[in-house]
Amino acid sequence: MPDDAGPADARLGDRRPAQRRARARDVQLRPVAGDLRRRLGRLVRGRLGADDERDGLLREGRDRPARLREHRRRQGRRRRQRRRGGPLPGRPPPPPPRRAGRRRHLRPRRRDDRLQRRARSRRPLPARAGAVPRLHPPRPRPLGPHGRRGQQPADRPGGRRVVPHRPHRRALIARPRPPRPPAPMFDPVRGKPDFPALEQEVLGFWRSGGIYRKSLERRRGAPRFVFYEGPPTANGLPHPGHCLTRTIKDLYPRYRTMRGQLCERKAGWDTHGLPVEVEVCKELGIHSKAQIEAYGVEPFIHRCQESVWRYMKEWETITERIGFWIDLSEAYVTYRRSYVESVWWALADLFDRGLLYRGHKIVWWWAQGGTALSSGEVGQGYKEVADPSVYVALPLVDAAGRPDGRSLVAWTTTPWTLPSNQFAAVRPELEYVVVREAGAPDGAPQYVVAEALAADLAAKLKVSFETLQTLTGGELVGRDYLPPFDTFRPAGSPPRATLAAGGDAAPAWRVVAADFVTTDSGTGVVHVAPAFGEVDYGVLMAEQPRFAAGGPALLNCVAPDGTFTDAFPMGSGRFVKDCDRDITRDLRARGLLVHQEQYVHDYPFCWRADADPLIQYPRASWFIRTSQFRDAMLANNARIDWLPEHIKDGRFGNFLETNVDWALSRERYWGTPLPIWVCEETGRAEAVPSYAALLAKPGIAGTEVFARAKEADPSLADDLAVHKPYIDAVTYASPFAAGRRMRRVPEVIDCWFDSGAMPFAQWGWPHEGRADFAGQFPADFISEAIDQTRGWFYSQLAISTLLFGGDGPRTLPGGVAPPPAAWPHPFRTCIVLGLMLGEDGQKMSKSKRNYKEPGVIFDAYGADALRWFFLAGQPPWTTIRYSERSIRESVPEFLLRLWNVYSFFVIYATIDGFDPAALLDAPGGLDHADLSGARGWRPVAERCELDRWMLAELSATAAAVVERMDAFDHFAAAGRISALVEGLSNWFVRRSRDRFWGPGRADGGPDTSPDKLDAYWTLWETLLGIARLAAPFVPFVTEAMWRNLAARPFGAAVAESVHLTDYPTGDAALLDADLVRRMALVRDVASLGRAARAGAKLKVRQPLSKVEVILGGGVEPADAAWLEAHAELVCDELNVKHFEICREPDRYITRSLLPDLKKLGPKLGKLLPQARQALEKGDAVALLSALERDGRVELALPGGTAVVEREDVIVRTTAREGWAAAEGPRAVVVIAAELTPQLVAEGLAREVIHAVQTARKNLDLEFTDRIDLALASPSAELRAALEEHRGGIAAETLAERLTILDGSGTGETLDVDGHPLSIAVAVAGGPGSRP
RNA sequence: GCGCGCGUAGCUCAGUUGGUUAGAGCGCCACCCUGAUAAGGUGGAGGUCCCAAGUUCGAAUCUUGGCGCGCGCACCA
Repeated sequence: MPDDAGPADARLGDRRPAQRRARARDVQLRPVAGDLRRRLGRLVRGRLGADDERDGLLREGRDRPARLREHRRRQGRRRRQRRRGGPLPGRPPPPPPRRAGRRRHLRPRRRDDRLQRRARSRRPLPARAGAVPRLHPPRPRPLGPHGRRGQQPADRPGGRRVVPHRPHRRALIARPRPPRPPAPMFDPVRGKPDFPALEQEVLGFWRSGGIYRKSLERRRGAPRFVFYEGPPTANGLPHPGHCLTRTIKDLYPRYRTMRGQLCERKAGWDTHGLPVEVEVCKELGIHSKAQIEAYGVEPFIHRCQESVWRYMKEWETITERIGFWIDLSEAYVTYRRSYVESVWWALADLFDRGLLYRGHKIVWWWAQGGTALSSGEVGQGYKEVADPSVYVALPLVDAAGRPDGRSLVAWTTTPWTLPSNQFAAVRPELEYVVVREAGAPDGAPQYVVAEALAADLAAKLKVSFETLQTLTGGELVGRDYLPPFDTFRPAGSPPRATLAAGGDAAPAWRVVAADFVTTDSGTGVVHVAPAFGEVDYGVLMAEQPRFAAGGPALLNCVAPDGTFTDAFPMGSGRFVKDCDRDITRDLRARGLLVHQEQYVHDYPFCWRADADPLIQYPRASWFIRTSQFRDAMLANNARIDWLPEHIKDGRFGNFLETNVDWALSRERYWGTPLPIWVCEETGRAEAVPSYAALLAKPGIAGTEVFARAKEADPSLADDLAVHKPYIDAVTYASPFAAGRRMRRVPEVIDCWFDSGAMPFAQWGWPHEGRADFAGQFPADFISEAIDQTRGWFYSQLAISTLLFGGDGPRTLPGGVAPPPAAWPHPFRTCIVLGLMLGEDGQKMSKSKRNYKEPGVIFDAYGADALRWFFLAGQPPWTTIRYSERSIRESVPEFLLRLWNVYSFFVIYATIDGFDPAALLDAPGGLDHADLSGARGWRPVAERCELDRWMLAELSATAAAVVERMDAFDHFAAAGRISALVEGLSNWFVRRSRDRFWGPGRADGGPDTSPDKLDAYWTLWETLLGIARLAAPFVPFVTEAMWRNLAARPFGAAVAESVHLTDYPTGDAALLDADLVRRMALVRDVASLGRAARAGAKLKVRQPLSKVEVILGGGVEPADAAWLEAHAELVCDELNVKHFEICREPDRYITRSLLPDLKKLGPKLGKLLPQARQALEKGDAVALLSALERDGRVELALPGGTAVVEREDVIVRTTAREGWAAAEGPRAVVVIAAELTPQLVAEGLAREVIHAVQTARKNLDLEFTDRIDLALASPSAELRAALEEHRGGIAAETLAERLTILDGSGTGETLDVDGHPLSIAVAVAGGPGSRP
């Protein structure tokens, strides 16, 4: 996809860390440098040298230092009172035991402090320590007088310090009161967020404020974005997979709503089906249908209906908790009467159009239980068993029915199906042979088998065959044979039947052609018993239409209970599998058994009764002629936007290609009843489209059954009137036979039909809800996991195609207009989610306990964390490994980073009095243009570069995010948002620290610093922009930010919720591709510089004299000039004194020419390797100058002449050996590694400062505590360095007194770059603090 | 067995139409910062791109065949 944010490498998100690009060169330091290096000192950033502004800052007369001094004095006084004899300067540091003891003392004391403050604050302690911004209502919190410790903002309930020292310190500073009252304009934000608690507050706000409803109201009349909720089965607890789908399903509607569309979200529940019945059976402790009927269908159905709602509360909880905005109060429910009637209408329409018919289906049948099993159930019951494997002779007969001495040999592992044999199948194009045991007498049996398998058979028989004849399968087709048993064969001459095409043929025991015959195993001749195999049944279905009359009927001598009927006397009344032995024995006796052995394979057993083998068995079933609509469904599919794309032609397309008629009916109890009534006399049927239509039938009877039940139990749901058993009782007068009744067929339907009818049935259409349906069909967007391919995705597409595609519905009651048939429908875009695996990479399973309950994640990390993990962690269609660790680890990268910036802003804005509401009277939508009316607001063009850059990045990101989100690519969009936050945190805030800390206020008053105010406006605007951009992804934290940053200061003048704002699309006026690219360059250079330092083992604390950069050819001159103008920035980042663009790069680098393979490849072809070598080996400088002069050079190569133009080559610069350098694709950065004694001294001083600061920290000093500092070292060099930088050290460490002693000292000795140093720190002014 | 998808760093995953030095996050190691601090930042190490053959000037990328994993459909006479 095109990216308008500039070249890839200039983009914010593409800042590849230099470690990949940079190859730090080893530096050979000169002897003196090497010597120095060992004793390196470290120093602060170069600009903080002896004469720099930091020193200046501490001089009298400036605003901030003065306040600081005052503050420190007070602090010190208080400390002195509190402390009784700290460690003394010049004295030995306290011995370890005492120190440890003191530390132990310090921490508890802090807790005591907190408790006391809490007590003083007299505010109740909430159950959860939740110092989070309040969300509703925004009430100003009174703040006590300044300087009173107990009234600090830090004393939030919960006891954690919320605002660090600065506010307190500032409160102590003597300065004029700010013009505005001191109430904070923003609620304090704690550094360590408690996301779960925050989310609970947000949820409360959404609930009480009716925010979801308001978000819809706001878009009333706007173009719709239609979303369909694929109904989850409430019959079971929600698990992490549902959290994923609910996250995605929330994301896009939220996004589209912010973008200006109306997206109503109607929830739904799938309530019918076998799982519900199984659940109820479990409760009742029963299994079989017979047991259900014994229990009573009526009470059973009642239990099913109740069972559906058992987990509803959990579902609603998790739906709300994860932030899925959907209307649960008006959810559609598939068992509701209006829903059922919609389904009835669809079925009646199909029936009236001849698309619903009765046939047989071969199912996996549990004979003992008398029920069919779903494929899922079958899959659970496979066991490896040894079955008999028999090779049976089927004697071929001539036209007169006489055996001709040759026999087909067929193989089967289910001998019990042989009595129902109906055909023998061969593959027409296969070679078959007629064989006989070699050397056998003339009368010996002759077998017909596939040539490829003849040897196998011979081996089994332990004989060798001689081939008598070779023929194709095609020549065998049409031949008649004798079935292995006479079960269905009448005595006398073989039966014939008339073919539709003329002539006649045997309706059974005939060789047929079939392409499922393979030579993988067996004999190449397949025994076909249509009653006991789906493929076999297909043969029968193919044969039947060929006959005009008297065609083949289904032969079946097995009863539904799995026993042979009397049609097969040998096994009559016995379970079929128990008869295998007798059947085999009989075959052998009659000379038909060619061979017998054991065959080990997997065979399904009943998962509930694992001793019961399943058998395939034909059951009467109702079908929908979907296969007639195969092409229409494919055409519809072709128009759907599938994500990932391969679903369209892959899994889903393939499934449509091999479409077979939809077996609709189920011989169960809890489902939508099939609305077909059959005449008891004629067997003619009609379909009923609604309950009203049924009641209008002449001679209606039986409705009183439900009425009586309702009378007996008024709480009975009216919806049950259209369910079994009540609906079965309703009969009416047959229009086909006078005096006869119409009775409903007993079946219910596949619950997938329910879900697939959802686009119209959720509205009760066409009986009602016509406007709703007209406005919300088709869906713009749906999303479910890949396991719905043959489920909801198919059921929707099939039903919609059959009803609304092609010629459309014939009859719509009441003149209802059918929806337009233009494809795609019923959904335009479908995101197919990957499967979710548990912690161990295995399928999630409750029994394995390999996943954490969603609630655990919510309580520990929050819903935003889970959402962000799902949305930003990987493309949605990949398999997701759901683990607590991954979720936890995804938090710091984005949520925490964003939170830190947010909290940074609030802390400093509070200190500096930045209050947007005080400066801006008409906030409007708080878009960039709306801010221009604010006092002290400067147009971006007048602000500093960093602000311009930040706002340019914000706009570019917004534009890119919108572009990605409109393409349903939230993964990429999330990446952009994450990169923006990275840039905000690691560049804008970091580079702006001094601006926020600098003198002046940001309250618009007389003390206001314009630059500081700019920084606040920029950061505030950026944070609000990010809150809006990220709102659909992480709706909670963004809401908290909006509430605090916008709604709190502005109150009702702005949107109360971030979800009631418009989504940012980027402000073209703010885009600045040049600046974005250049800032990326400077960050690159800084990064390379650090890599060069690291390569030379020169830490950043060691100041260096110079850094030079050699820019690559791809860098535009204007960019180079810009970079040069930013020398100070680079120096600051890299702690060097000077930065320049190298004037004589050849000192540091070598140039080489690389062919641009992408351009040269197609041009040169086979010459390329030679040209490449010539370019790389040749004199790069000469070649380059020739290229630049002439625009082209001709290379004479062994294979011919290659013309190379300037654009065909890339100049690569490589750092020469011996320099501290790092090279990236756009620049080489060289560090001056030589160290002067001055630099080393500076570095040493900095190192000592660091050591002292560490000591301060170890002593738990307030950072404002002044100290007495004693440093002792036997090293003259170190002492000299310390003396030289005495002022800097004292200033940095807040040392009132600094003593530098010769000798080893008596305390702990540190090693400062090879110099021993002992440090003694004591709080200044304490007892005995004088040395 | 058939179909679909997937095998890239210790882990989880990106990698656009084949192109020069294959990337990210986490983890690890080192460093920096110490006024976002129970935080934060930077750098580094780490890869036979599952294997093999082929196409091509050039393959992580395309083709074929293996091997392994996941899912779906069948379970095979």
